[in-house]
Amino acid sequence: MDLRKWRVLRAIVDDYIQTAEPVGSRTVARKYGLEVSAATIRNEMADLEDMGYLEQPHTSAGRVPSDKGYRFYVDTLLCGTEPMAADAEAVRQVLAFKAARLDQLVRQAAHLLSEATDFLAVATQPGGGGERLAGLQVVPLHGSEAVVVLVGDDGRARTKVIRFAHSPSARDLEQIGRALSERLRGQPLRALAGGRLGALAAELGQFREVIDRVKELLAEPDAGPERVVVDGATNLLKQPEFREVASAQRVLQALERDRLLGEMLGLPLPRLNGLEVAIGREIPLEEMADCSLVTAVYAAPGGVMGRIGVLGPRRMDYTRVMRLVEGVAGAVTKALGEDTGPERGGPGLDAPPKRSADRRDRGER
Amino acid sequence: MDLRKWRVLRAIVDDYIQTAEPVGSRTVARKYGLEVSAATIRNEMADLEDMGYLEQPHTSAGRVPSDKGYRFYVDTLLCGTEPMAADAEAVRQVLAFKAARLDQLVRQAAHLLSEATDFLAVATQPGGGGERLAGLQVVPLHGSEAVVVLVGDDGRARTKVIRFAHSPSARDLEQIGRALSERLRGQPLRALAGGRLGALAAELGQFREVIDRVKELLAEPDAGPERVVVDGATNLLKQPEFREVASAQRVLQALERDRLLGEMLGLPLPRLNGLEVAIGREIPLEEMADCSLVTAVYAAPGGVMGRIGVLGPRRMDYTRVMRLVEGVAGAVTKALGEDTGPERGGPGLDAPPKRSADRRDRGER
DNA sequence: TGTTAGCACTCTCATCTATCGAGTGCTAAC
DNA sequence: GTTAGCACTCGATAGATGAGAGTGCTAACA
Repeated sequence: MDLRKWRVLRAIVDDYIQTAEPVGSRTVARKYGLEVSAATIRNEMADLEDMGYLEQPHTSAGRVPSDKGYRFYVDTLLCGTEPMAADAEAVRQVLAFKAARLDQLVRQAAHLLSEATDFLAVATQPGGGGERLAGLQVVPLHGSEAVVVLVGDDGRARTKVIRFAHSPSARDLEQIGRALSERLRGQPLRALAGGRLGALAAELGQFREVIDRVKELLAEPDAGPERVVVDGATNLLKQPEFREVASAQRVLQALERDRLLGEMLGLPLPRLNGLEVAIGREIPLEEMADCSLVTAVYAAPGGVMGRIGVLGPRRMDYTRVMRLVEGVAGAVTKALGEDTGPERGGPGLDAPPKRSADRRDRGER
Repeated sequence: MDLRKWRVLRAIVDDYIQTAEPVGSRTVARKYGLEVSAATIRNEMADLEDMGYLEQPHTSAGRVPSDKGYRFYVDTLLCGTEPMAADAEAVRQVLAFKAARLDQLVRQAAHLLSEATDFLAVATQPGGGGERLAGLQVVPLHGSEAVVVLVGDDGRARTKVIRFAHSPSARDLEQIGRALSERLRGQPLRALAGGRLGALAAELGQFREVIDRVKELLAEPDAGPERVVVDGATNLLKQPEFREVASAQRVLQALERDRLLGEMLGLPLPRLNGLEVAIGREIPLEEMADCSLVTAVYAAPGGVMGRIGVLGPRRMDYTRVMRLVEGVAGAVTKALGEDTGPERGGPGLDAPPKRSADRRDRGER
């Protein structure tokens, strides 16, 4: 790939991003400062197509970037640009939004992302049980019913209603809560689901009833607030690539059906820190072949919390979107860092996560 | 409106519901056992159009029911049919679903409704502060932070992270919680937001910091789990009336933007108990002119809890949908009644809410 | 007076055709 | 290696046409 091919590819991607129309040799020659004629461009384009960077919708139309073409564009074109430059507005708003609770902050950040990009914003919250138990109470309701409340150190609570065979006194319930609370505080919820609780059940036979219910509560997949946040789903309908309902429906339904996307976002991607771009079929969901997913991790001083980003048509302004996502994720991270207060100490993760340098050497497929 | 007109109107609505195509005089004469010729039907149809029950998309197409036509159909055609007859399956599933918590039950019911109808299901949860305080705790986190947890008698919890100027001891926090809990237990959360808390603040000066935060928490609009549940939004894209994105987008965006629909559902409709059908422009949202909304209230022994129903194209099988919605709402009510256990006493609301008899005499607009 | 048959008319929709234009690939000249 | 020219392809667009469905009206009929 020589320099001129590179410039042609870049011109085509840029133009296609802008117009959503296949771009021809003439346009490239005219609008982008290549100092050669259309015929020359044509030759280059034919080569680029052979190499797999371009595709032709039909014989006599212009060229369109392929997944590989976008990938190359994203990997090479953006290095060197200052990441946090523009789009300070959305970032500023995230920082200005004072939310003490992680889920509210993330929700707000996702909302801003979807507004700023006109795409669908998506984010994962930890909630997978990684948070630690801050407290456990058993609150009496009417009669023989009570509520078990697990409070995590992220400030969120999970609850479950339980019914006793007998009607225990409020004092009893309080004691149960206190006893369990003292013994389990500080444990990650996920760990509780496993052995720790079982051991306790043996030790404190009388509390078995409650302990069993707590186990059930922990086993419930979405016991906490929704783990995957989606915002601005209807934005996708604005995009020209989804002009016909069928295609839009496929994507939206895939998103609604399995929250598989969440699974994917949740996976700790091996060597990829920070900003991540998945283009077309790089997304492991057949229905998303025409989409791209741009995400970044956000973190609290304790470590990585989740991912936040946007899902849009494959033809998107990667420069802008990547900056925006990186900026917003960084702002969330920053907000989480500040929230813990200055006494926290340690370097933490206030700086936005570094962009991985080896993004390029992943498989093409 | 004589008997024959009535039968013609019914035939047209039935046929249009089934085919989604404007229906002509010939079809009516042939397929529906009217013993007159197409020409006669034509005359009747012209009359019905004059009276406002039918509309003509263009000069030489069949007729389509107007809002008024649907309204008449719904009001007259359905009286006498056994409401809970068919569609027992979805109802059975609601009853089989053992959810101790109201919000889970409602969510599940909405999901079943959307699956059964292929429309969008929508439901409101009380959460507007009507639930009573079952307990209040202040759970310490790290450093000077703590979580205020309000547990409602519906088994749900609201939380807010607060930060103290000083770092209070765990004992102090526990005491604060206990003190507030004892004084406020049993109060509706909505009432707390008003005077009751203010009075307490004066009485217990030292707790002012916490009390203020509790006030803030109560003021947050969606501090609890989402108040309006929506399920199966993409189902709408399946409907032929939303074949072009623009129309679908209008509706979905209206739904996403303002949760105004929730507002509307939340309004205690004056004399209308139980099942409620809003057709086309009867829905006070311009964007929903091509939709109909069928909802029913569900209740717990304590009283009405909310509404649940579906939003679909105006051309829907009202008989089936109304039965289904009524059945599911009834099942939810029943489940809520049983959940409280047999010791509850009193007649309660186990039976599904009665269908209002005076649905007909509302303005035509 | 209500009902029916017949008929001319209207309007949409699908199909077909011709045309236009953008864009390509190839060849030959520079 | 680059460029100009040219024939060719193919999709999109615009009319033209015909079929079909449905109506409204009129006149005949019970």
